[in-house]
Amino acid sequence: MRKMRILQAIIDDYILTATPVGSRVISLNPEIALSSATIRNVMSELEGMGYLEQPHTSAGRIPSEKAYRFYVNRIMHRAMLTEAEKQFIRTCYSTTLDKVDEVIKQTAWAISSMTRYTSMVLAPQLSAVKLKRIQLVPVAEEKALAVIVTDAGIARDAMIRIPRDMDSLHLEQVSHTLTERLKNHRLDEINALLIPEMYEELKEHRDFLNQMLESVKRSIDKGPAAVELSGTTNILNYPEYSDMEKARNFLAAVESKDVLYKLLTEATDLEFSVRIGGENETGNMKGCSVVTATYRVGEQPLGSLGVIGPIRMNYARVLAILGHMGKSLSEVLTTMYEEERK
Amino acid sequence: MRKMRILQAIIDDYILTATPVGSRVISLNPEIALSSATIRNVMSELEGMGYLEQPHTSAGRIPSEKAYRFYVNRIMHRAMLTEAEKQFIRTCYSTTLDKVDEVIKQTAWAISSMTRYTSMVLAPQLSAVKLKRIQLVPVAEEKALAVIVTDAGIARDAMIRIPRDMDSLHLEQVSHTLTERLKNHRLDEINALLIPEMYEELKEHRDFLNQMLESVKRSIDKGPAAVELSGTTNILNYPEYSDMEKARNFLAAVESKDVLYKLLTEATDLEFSVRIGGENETGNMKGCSVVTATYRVGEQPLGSLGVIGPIRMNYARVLAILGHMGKSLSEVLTTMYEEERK
DNA sequence: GATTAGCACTCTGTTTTCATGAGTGCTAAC
DNA sequence: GTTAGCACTCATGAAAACAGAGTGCTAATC
Repeated sequence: MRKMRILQAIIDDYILTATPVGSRVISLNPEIALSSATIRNVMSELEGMGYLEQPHTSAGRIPSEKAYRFYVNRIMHRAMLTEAEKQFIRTCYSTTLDKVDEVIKQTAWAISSMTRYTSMVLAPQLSAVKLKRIQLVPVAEEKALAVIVTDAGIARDAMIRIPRDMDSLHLEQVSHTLTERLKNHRLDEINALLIPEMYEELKEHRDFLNQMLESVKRSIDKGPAAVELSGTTNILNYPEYSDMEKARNFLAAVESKDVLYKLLTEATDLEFSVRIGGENETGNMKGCSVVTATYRVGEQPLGSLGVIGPIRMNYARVLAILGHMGKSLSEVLTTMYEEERK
Repeated sequence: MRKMRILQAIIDDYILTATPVGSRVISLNPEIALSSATIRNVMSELEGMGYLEQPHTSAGRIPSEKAYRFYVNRIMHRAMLTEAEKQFIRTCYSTTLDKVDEVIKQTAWAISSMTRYTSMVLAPQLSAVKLKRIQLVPVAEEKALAVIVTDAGIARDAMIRIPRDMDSLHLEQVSHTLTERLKNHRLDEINALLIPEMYEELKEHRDFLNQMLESVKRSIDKGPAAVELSGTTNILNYPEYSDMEKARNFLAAVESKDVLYKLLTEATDLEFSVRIGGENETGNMKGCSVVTATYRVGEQPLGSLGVIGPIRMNYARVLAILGHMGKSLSEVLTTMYEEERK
């Protein structure tokens, strides 16, 4: 259908140039091959249908948010990455990264440098992960190491203080009890389970049970601190943010990790999520678009990664990149955690 | 001396308003009580001496970098913090922060929100710290925990893989050998010491020695990754950066942690360092001023904290804040590390 | 001799005016 | 259904006019 192809041409051009596109440029497009007058008629119709807007009478047209939505849902075909880009991603993960945090950081960096937008990555959210085993190992006189093993590998190892009179046999026994009781429960249920049931039974150890709980809690709900951000200033390269006021607003919004955390956790049910301009309910993001994808560790979706950019974002390309990065990240993390699980 | 008082008044005003200051405003200052004409004469002299500059003939004067240098060295008197500000700092550290990284982050945040400039904090640099003890603790079938205890507390605990046939007695013995050999050496010497001497003696364990070395290495030279940054976008509130081009340059420079790392490590010999505009040799920082201070853990100076801002920075206030924060941070870290050392 | 009032002069930032040109909508011809 | 042609609109940029802040200098004053 012709209208659609013209709309696509307009969007493509606007994504590229950020200036209102007139009938002229479209008529020059060899794919279309119609005179500018015809284009003008079609444009007029498209405007009537709400897909185009005119900043003022004698300017070209710009796509409305509705147009982008239509574009994303119906017109756009998934872009492919070039071989060079795939190579780039591979080399990103080839340097030895031994901590999860580092992998996350690297991922954020890679996304922002490939897309030239602002990127964010949420570290694995362990609340839904199930506990497999708890082990307490004596280290020094009054110290022990609590190793908490989960479905997905080691969630956390923490140094805790123990009473002087507790020997390794005793520790072993406590480990056993805890494991039996908590096995196969989600980490975020542990708190609720422990308090009523076990405090009685193990009450003489209350002190370090508390320490352990504390430690588990911290490892599962790091909350907004689990968001890694990169390429914040990329946004300044886009003319829609050449206005200082807008730029500052954006940067301020992005500086608060709470907002980013919300953005990343809001849409984890789907593989991909695209929120265009006003579709964003969170934060001051009505002027931007947010695209996110989820990644997995093993089978479970444990986190997400995304991009914030101007509404005239190159959605096709961004989706391709996020898809690929998400897959790579899943692989890297899965093997990392498996490594630990041994 | 009158000239000096006038210079001070000019600087004070310029720091506040960022606009060239004319003879008028100074003459209205009750501390000075001279007519604008007189001020003009003095200003003319100060300009001749290189302390003032005129953007163009009919504008007021602005202080030169030489003037700021003079101001910092000779005129400025150390500001005092208000009771509210001290209180603020105290509450910053009152929420339980259990990891060093978190303390550093919190510190950076506090500095930037108090000064309204961009702040940076260098995490403790452990290369100069001396090793006290190495202990290997068996955890699982093929895993052990390496605890590396130093002068200043625990530097690092790392999970390493061990051969299946290594029992706890054997581990104990290796721990002992390592400790004896490496005790009281700086962490950054360990590499050099281990390789020639011990590889022979302990060659059957080469595999996990390597892992341990790797781990130690990573904990001491995190390098630029050890820099925590905060309040990057504060700079946008200052009119000298209302020019998009400059703002972008600044943000780009600050985004590379290498530059910040250099800035923070360049001047760790002194308690405080103030580098004004062109005095900065590093990065693209000739348009800014950088003020840093050092902090200690126990007795040793292990890191530094600082602020980047416009040249017309409120040096007195910044120095007061950095001084106070540095002291508080030293205390917090010292007790944290002591806690661990037990 | 230091200070000050007065005044002409300089230079910037702002507002006004005007011309240019890109782009449109409409009509009439193809 | 498509296109050429034309009158109309409006943003953008340059040039011109203006107001105001600040200076340097001179001459009067303390």
